[in-house]
Amino acid sequence: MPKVNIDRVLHALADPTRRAMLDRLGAGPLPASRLAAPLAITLTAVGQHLRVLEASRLVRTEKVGRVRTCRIETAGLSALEQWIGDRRSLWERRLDRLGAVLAEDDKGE
Amino acid sequence: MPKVNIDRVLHALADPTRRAMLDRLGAGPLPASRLAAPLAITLTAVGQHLRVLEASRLVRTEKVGRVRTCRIETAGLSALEQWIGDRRSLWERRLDRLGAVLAEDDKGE
DNA sequence: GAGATTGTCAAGTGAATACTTCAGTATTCG
DNA sequence: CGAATACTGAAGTATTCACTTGACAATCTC
Repeated sequence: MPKVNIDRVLHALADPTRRAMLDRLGAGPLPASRLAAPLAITLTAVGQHLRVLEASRLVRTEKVGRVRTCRIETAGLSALEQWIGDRRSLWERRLDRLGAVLAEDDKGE
Repeated sequence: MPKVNIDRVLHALADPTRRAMLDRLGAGPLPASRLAAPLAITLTAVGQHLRVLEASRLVRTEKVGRVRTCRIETAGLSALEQWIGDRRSLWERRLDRLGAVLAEDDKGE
């Protein structure tokens, strides 16, 4: 599987319209046109958003005949989850050490 | 604790310079000037990034005398983690149901 | 107090971004 | 076939965004 670029994922998720599209797809796959319908937006714009979402592996899309069906892909969010996890564990380890030092200080008091 | 806005968090994290600042702070608190030093960027720009990071509760900052000390705050990332978790569980529940339906089809075959 | 350090404010610039419209191209349907 | 549907591409626009410069303010150090 091709690697996921964290920069792309975060940039993709930073836009509220794209997040709305994701949430909509969360209920199940949809053709691009139906994805566009409730958003006050042209189909062209949706197509542009879709390219961004696909590049970040947050959605997968497949064209059959004249209709492009869009569905959630988990790779993007998983990559983000891991990115967060990496940082969180690092920081918490540091805070733990800090806590230990403070406790040691107390003992020495 | 004041609520964290997911839109702000994602927007803040979407910028590579801000992520670099975060990673740098992961090793421990720093004054703004030292945060600016290794980045090819003015102190003014760092100040602007800091406001964004603070608004999204990814860092906390405190000014003592003439130096502003910056440190990681966990609230922002936690909010994001929860946002992801919400979606993930929703989608997976849907995929589970889909799996069940397919299994049922197999049985009926 | 003089001079250096550290940060802040206001205003400006260039690039990126989310849109649009208009003009196509395939595909399905009567 | 011809008309409607579903999308795609190119080009333009308006806003946002990261960043800069330059002037100022507060604090520390000698």
